[in-house]
Amino acid sequence: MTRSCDALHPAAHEGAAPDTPSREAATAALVARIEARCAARGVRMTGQRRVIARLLAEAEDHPDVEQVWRRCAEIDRRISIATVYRTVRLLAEAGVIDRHNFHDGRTRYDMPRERHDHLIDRKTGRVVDFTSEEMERLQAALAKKLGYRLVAYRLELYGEPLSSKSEGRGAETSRPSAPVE
Amino acid sequence: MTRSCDALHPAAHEGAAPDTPSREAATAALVARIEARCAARGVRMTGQRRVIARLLAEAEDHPDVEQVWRRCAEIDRRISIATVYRTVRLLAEAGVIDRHNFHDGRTRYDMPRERHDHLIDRKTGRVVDFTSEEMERLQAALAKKLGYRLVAYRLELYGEPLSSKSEGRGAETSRPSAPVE
DNA sequence: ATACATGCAAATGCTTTGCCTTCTC
DNA sequence: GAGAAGGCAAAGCATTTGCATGTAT
Repeated sequence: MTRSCDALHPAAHEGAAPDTPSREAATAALVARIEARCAARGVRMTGQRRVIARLLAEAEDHPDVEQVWRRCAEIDRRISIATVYRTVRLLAEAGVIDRHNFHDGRTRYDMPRERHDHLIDRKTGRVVDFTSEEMERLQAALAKKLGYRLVAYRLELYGEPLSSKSEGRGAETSRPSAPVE
Repeated sequence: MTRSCDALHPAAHEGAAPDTPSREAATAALVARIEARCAARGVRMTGQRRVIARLLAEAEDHPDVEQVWRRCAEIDRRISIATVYRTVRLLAEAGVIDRHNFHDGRTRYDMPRERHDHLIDRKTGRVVDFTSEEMERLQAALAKKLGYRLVAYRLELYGEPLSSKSEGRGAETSRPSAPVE
């Protein structure tokens, strides 16, 4: 069975996010959305799934399964990594979280609050989030020029630090979204 | 240590492609380029590497390692799959071939004749190749703004036909699809 | 000659699964 | 109480690697 459910960014902003709600409110909304979708699909909401969902909703980075598992352990030691794998896949297939492959050998996940693109540091593996209206405009323009209406896209930039930036060994992954331009 | 060495799309254009040579000539040029780079890096050119390089240069698709290996076997049965893995990685690190991850569980490679991006028709699955200097400029600029030098990137646009009509003419290069499998 | 390359098979590392227990609905 | 979900450990897969042997330079 094909299992691709990779994160394709919807091309246009959705009505969502009327204003900038508090962080907790946003998180709560995400969690609520998950529970709603699970309910809609007849998927049972268990303790472990709640923990995992909340963790993902609160995460600022793009954790891989092991990282999610470790964070889970801090809350409930009884959650096995197999469950994390199963749940994370479940959520990705439900379209609640995005699945990424940044070519570092593991699959990363994140529950995006707002659309953003990624720049991956080739040296450290760190992921920097960014948004660019110009990029969105250009993509739409290119698609139009080719006779299409842009529906979705995938964009990843891979770079090397310009200066000898921090050699952040070990832990990787990002920081909150930075509006560029 | 991270082991990413993915080619994806190299960020910058190189001198390459003066005119549109015959297919064999193009293939020969690619092979020559490989040999040149290997020589430049002090990498020995062996029989198995020649076979693998030629196969990749002739390939129209994005074969995974096993496919490359099978094709090799038709020419020289003695090539082991371990060698294919090693060679393919070597070439990717040398920037001679591109490495792709389509989330289907295996890594695919191809030796692009010219850099180009893809727009995928959501309706028909048709792939339209295109290039955009403005896009390249913008990507580089964004990376720079974030403190990075753009090394590679991945871009895919997904769209729906604007009208029922194909309307092939556009300012950008629009060409028949490439195998995406 | 002498590094480097290859074969083969064992070893990795991430992810999935079988099976039996536990818990939600 | 029935069937989904979880825990554990074994199984799978693609990919890498140790080592002895072959080979390009």
